[in-house]
Amino acid sequence: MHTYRTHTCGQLDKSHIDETVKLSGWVHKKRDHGGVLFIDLRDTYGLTQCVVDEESPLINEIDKWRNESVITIIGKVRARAEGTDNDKLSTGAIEVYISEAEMQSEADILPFQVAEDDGTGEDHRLKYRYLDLRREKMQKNIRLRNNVIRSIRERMYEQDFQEFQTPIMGASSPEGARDYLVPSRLHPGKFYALPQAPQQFKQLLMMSGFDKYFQIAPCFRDEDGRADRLAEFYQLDVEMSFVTQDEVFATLEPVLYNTFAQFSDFTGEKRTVTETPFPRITYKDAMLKYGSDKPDLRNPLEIVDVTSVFERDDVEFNAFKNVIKKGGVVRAIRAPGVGEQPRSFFDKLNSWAQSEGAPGLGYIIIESGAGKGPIAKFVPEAATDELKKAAALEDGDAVFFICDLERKAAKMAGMARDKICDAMDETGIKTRETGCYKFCWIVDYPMYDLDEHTAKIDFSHNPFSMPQGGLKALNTKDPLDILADQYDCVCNGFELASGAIRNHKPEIMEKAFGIAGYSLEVLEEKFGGMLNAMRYGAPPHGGIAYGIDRIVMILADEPNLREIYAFVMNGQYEDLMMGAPSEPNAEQLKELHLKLNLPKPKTESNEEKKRA
RNA sequence: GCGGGAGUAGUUCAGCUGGUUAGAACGCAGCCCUGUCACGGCUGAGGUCGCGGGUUCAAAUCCCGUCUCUCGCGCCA
Repeated sequence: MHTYRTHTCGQLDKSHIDETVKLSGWVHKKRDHGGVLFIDLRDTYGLTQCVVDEESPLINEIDKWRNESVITIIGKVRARAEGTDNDKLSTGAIEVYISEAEMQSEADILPFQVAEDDGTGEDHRLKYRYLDLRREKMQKNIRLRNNVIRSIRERMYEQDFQEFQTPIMGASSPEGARDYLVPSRLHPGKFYALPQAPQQFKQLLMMSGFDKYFQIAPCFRDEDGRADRLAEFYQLDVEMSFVTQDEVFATLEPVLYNTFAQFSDFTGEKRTVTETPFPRITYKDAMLKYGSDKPDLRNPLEIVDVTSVFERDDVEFNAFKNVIKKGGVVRAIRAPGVGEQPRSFFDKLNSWAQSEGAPGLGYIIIESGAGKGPIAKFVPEAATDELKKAAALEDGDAVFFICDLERKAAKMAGMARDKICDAMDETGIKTRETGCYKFCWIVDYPMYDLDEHTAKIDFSHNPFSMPQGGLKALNTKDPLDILADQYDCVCNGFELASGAIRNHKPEIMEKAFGIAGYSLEVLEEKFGGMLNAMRYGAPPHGGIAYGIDRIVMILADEPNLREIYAFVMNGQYEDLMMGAPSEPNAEQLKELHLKLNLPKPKTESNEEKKRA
């Protein structure tokens, strides 16, 4: 007989009755009835009920074994007593009558219960992650992660992509986030940067002639966290030679569609996935209609521009008119069928808008063809008719207004669109679609935009993107009017991927960076390796990078990324289990030629608490 | 850096219009129980109410400060 087990804890059924088996696993739960003791033995494959009764001398010993101890038992498989089958377990028709039992590793008193998901605080879960990971939900999530990555990898291989590894310690890459730096012992005062993405390497692989690259690549960005953002994360990084934007989409759409379709019932509810080809929305349209470049298309509400209505001479709403005079716009969101809602429905939305720094969220209700509500009196019949036409308003609808300078108005309207949708759902008017993964491409990003604070022209996205119209566009057009072959892939309001057709011509790169204020010297210093490579025959190429973690998070229907990583840092980017980051010792600092210049601590308690 | 929420037993929470000894569930220790699978029953241990200060005869509760976690903004694709 095997030292530890003949079967797993999820394996036994009626076909094994009368066999003597050996099982190893964790004591999941015990139920002690005095004369009979049940033990649920658990491993990653399932639970098996093991029994011992007072006829056995083992009962007193086993009864003392604490939950989460690791044990090995030998026993005979038998059918459960009539009427005591457990349909919830795959092994629910049988039990194992224990004849021998061995303690492998005793568990201390637990900091929290493993067998039940009692909402234990995240800091505890992360500190004792190995216990947290034993729980059913985490076991499932991590398995999903594994399966998703495997599925994606196989789909990429099917399309003849080669998988690469690229350096972790390298030079700064062109993404705009802060780098994590690693000091060099051999080169005093110099640092490696951890990759924000393998951007330059994958482009260089194209220039090396590999044609189709992919990697499940670790990426590092030193910016504050969010529920869907971590310091380190993984991307499905892809690059292809001699392709157009259409070909990149056609390559990745089936990978995403099939992967999502494959795992779309993970939560127990089968969800639909947008059929390919995914709809394409230009950046400009997205900002107008959804107020965001990552629109949640499950929300059917759309934004329209109604500036012209409020510009009319017969409309006397100066609160808007004055903003329009300063170059502002008015955006409207139709909320169908909310005309009957109580005043509190509108007041709540209004105070939400104020909490976001807007003066308010004006609205008009359409009743019997006419406008109603606090600002309706400023909008006469003819103007109301124009408004109805612009926003497709019908009796019983309300329309909400946002008025501000364009960029702010678009963003605010985007948030209001979401908030109104939620408010409608809350009142029982089902608005947001459920049970679906709604994909789209956002295309035609501007190559440049104006930095809000410095008013300088800067790259709006990836600086290596190909400007539409090439060098000619750079030479002749207003930089702010130039679009790039740059695209994002969006699902349910999450930006899943970002990519571009790259610029492969050194003269375009020089010009493009010049417009953004980078001199040739700076360009050579920062990206000289790649610029040089372009001078020796670079193929046209393009690619994309998907956030693997976000994909898994959405499929698992989890609210944050920490639920789909085995080991992960908290919101402050600390590893509570392993104690990272930690202070280097004096010897390490000396070897690295570093001296610390620390800010004064506000109080002592923080560090002391951490040490405790 | 800014804003919202949270911090009470090992864990999850209640208590918060100030007023006996701060409660419950799970867990833990002991006892009882032969068919449970959220087993059940009895007994018990376990608390600097995040920390510091203030108001008061009296503070978990009110006020001020501070720390930590979390969500969001800024930042970042």
